[in-house]
Amino acid sequence: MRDFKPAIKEKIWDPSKELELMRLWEKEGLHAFDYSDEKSPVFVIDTPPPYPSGRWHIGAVAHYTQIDMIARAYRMLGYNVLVPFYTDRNGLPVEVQVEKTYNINPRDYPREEFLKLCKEFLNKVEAELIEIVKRFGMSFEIWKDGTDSPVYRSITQATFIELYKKGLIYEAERPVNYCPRCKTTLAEAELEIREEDAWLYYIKFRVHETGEEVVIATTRPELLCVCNLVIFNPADERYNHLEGKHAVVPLYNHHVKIIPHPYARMDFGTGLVMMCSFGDKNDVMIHRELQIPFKVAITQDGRMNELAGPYKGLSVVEARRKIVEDLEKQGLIVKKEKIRHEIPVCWRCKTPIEYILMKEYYLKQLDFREEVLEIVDKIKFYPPEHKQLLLDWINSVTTDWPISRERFYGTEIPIWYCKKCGHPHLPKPGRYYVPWRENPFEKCEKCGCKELVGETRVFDTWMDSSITALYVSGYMRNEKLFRRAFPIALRPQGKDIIRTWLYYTLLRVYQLTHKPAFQYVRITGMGLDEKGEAMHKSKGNIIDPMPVVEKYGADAVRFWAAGEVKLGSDYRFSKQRLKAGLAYAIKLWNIARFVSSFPQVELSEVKLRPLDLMILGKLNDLIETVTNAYREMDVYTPIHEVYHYTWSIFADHYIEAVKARAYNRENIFEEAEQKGAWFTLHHTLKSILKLLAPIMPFITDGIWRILYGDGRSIHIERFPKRVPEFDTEYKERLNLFMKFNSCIWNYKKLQKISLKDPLNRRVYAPSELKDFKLDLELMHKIPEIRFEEPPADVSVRKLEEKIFVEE
RNA sequence: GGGCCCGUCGUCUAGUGGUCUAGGAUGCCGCUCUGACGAGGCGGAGAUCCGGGGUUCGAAUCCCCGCGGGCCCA
Repeated sequence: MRDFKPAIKEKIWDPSKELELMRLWEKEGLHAFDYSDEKSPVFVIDTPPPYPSGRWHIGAVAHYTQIDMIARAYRMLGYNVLVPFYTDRNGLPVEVQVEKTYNINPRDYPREEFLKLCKEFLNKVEAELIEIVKRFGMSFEIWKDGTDSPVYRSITQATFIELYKKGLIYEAERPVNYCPRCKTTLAEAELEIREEDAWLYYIKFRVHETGEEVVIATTRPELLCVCNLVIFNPADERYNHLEGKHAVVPLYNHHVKIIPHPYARMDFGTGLVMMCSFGDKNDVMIHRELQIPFKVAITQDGRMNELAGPYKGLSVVEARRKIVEDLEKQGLIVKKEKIRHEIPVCWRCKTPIEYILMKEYYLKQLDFREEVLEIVDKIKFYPPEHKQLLLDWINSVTTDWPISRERFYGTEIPIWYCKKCGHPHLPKPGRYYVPWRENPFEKCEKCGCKELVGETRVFDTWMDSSITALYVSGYMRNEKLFRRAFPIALRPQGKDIIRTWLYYTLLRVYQLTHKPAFQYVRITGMGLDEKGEAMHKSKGNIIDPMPVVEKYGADAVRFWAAGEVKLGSDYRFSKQRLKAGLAYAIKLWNIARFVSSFPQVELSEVKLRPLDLMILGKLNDLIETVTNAYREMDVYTPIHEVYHYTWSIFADHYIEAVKARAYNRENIFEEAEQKGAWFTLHHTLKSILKLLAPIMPFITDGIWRILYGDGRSIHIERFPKRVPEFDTEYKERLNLFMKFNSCIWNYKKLQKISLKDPLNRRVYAPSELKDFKLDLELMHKIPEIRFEEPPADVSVRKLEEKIFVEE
C-alpha cells in the first residue's frame, strides 16, 4: 500500500514567516512597474501620498492595504500596474510640529535653518512609514522624491506659470480666512468647524430717535468699533417699531441703522443682532448683500488698529477683555452667559480664524464649476453614493481659491517683482525656482530697472497635492508613459479629503489638460476604534499597527481590512476579526498540508467523478464572482466568498468526501479516479490561493512557493479562468449533498456514534444524490444507501425531507 | 435654519412589495471529537428589521412625520 506524506511539514502557519517573504519580494523586485512592457494595459493608481506628521494608526494601514489589494488584483487581471509610494511633505503640518518641538518662531529664525529642521523631521517619520508599508505587504514602488523634491516642485511651479499665462490666476485684496497663529491666509477647504465655549455679552444700546434702551447680545464686543448695522427678524413684534431708526454704538457713539432681516433668530440672545465687518461669515455675507462697505479693525498680526481707538495695538483677545471691563464700568453690560457655539478654526493648529483683508493670489474656480461638474460625470465612483459628497462641495464653493500662503515649507511662488515699477516676472518653466534665494532675471522687462525682488510666499499645499495624478503618470517627464497612462485609472482615497484632494485635483487637472484626472474613484470610510469612535490623538484611542501585526500577522490584519465592512462605510477595529483572520490562515495552511500529501497530475490523465465535477463547477462560480468583484474595486465580496468556499464547502464537504478515494487504500477506485481526486484537490487549492493572493499575499505565496511555484512567486500569476467543461448539472446538487452530510453527522451524534465509526443501518436519500452513492457510503461508513422512498413496511426515522435511516 | 447620506441579532452583512414566522458570517453558550486543522463535528440562545403613521389583499422593502448617527451648507 502506498504511503502518503504531506510535503508541508509544519502544522502551524507562523506569521513570523511573513518577514522572510517580505525580504524575498524586495529582492525579487516583484512590485516594480514594467516600463519596458508596451503591450499590457497600464493601470496607474494615484496613491494618496501620506503626510509624515506622525506614525500611521491601524485605520490608515487598512486604507493602504486595501489599495494594495486592488493593485495586486489588477496585476492578476493582466494589467501592468503602477502604484508609486512617496510622501506629501509640503505645508503647514510639519511647520506646526517643528515650531512646537523646538519652541521656535519661524518668523525670527533663519529660513534655511527652519527648512532644514522641517526636512529632518519629515525624513524620520517617512522612514517609519516605509517600514510599515513593507511590513504589511504593500506592493508599492517606493519613490524617493516626495512633493517637496525639486522635480515635484518644478512641476507645481510649471503648472502655476502655465495657468498664470492662461489668465486663470489673479491677485486681489479681499477678506480672507486668516489664521492669526500661523499668520497666513487659508482656503475654505482648510477650515474645520469646532464647538467651543464662549461668553455671550448682553450690551445696552440707545436708540437715537426715541432715546429708549435696547439690549444686543454678542460674542465679539471688541468689534463694536466696526458695528455697521443692527438687525431683527421681520416676524419679531418686539422690535417692529425700531425699523428705520438708528442705534448708538456704546463707547464709540456712531449711529447705525436698525432694519429687519431674516438672518436674525428670535430665540438667540435678545433677538437683536449687531453686524460687524468681518465678525463671522454671516457678517461678511450680509455686508455683501446690502452693499455695506467693509471697515477693517484687525491687522494682519491679529491686533486692533486705529479704528478701535484707545484699544489700538491690543490683540483681539486682550481688546475683548478690556472693552468688556470698560462697558461694565459704565453699567452697559446687562449680563453675560456661557454658550457653546460653532466656530471655524485652522485645520492644522485649531486656532479660531479671523476674517481680515489680505492681498493674495487666486486661482479661478467659480468660473469652472459647470465644467468640473461635467467632468465628475465622466468618472465612475465606488461606492456610487459617495459621489454626492463631492457634488455638494462643488455646489457650495463661494469664492475663488486663494493659493498664496505666508509660510515657509512649501513650493515657492515663482515670481519676481521689479523694485521700481513692481512689474511681475515669471521664469521659464522646467526647473525648480527659489525666488527668495535667487534671481534669474537681469533687468525689468518693462522699465529696465536692474533690481528685482523675489516673492517670499509659498503655495497652499493643495497646489502641490492636486497634481499627483499628473506626477505619477509621467507628466512633463515621460511623454511616452503619459500618453498611455493618463487619464490615470484609479484614485483611491478617504471620505475626509473629498473637498480638498479630490476636488482640487479634478479642478487643476481639468484646467491643465481639459480631461478628467481619473477613470475611477474609490472612496473608503474612516478608521474607528473598537468602540466605534473615530481615532484621535487627543482622545488617546490611537491603535498602533506594530503590536497588532506582531501578534496576528499582516495577513490577518489585511483579512480584517478587506472584510470588516463594505466599501465606503467606516471600518472599526476588531480583534475578533483579526483572530478569525489568523485562524483562517492556519486552516488554509492545513488544507494545503493535506493536499500536499498527494502527487500533482495532469487533467488529461485522470477520470473525474461527479463529486469532483460538483466542487469544480462551484469553483467556476467562485472564480467569476471574485474576479468580477475585484474588477469593481471590491475586496469585501472576495474575502467573504473565498473564505466560505474554502472552509464551509471545500474543506468540510469535498475533502471529507474524497479522502477515501484520494488514499484508495482498499483499491475500490480505479487509478484514474484516484488521480481525479488528486487533480481536483490541487486544482481547487491553486485556484483558491490565487483568488486570495491580493488580500492575503503572505500565506498564499508561502504555500505557493512550496507546492507550485518552483521557486517563483504566486504574485506573478494570473487569476484562474472558468473551465467550461467543469460546468455540469452536478454543481446544482451541492446544497443537497451538504444537507445530507449534516443530517448524517447529526444523527451519528444523537446515536453517540463517533464520526469515524460505521453507521450500520440502511439509509434512504433523494435520487438526485445517486451519482454520489459510493462517495457517501465510504465517507459516512454506511453499508448501503438507497435513492428512493423507504418501503411502507420498514420502520425508519425521518431526518429531513427524503432522508431516512432504518431503525 | 436648510440639504444630502445612513439606521436589520453583541459586531459585520443578505434582503429593493408576497418564497422573511428575516438568511449568512463572526462572537457567545452547551455537548462531542481529536489520524490536514490551535474554530474537526452537532446543537442552542441571540433582531418588536430605530419609533410612529400611511399606501396596499400583503412592507424590513414604497410614502409621510419623528428619533439617532455622519457629512455639507447657511
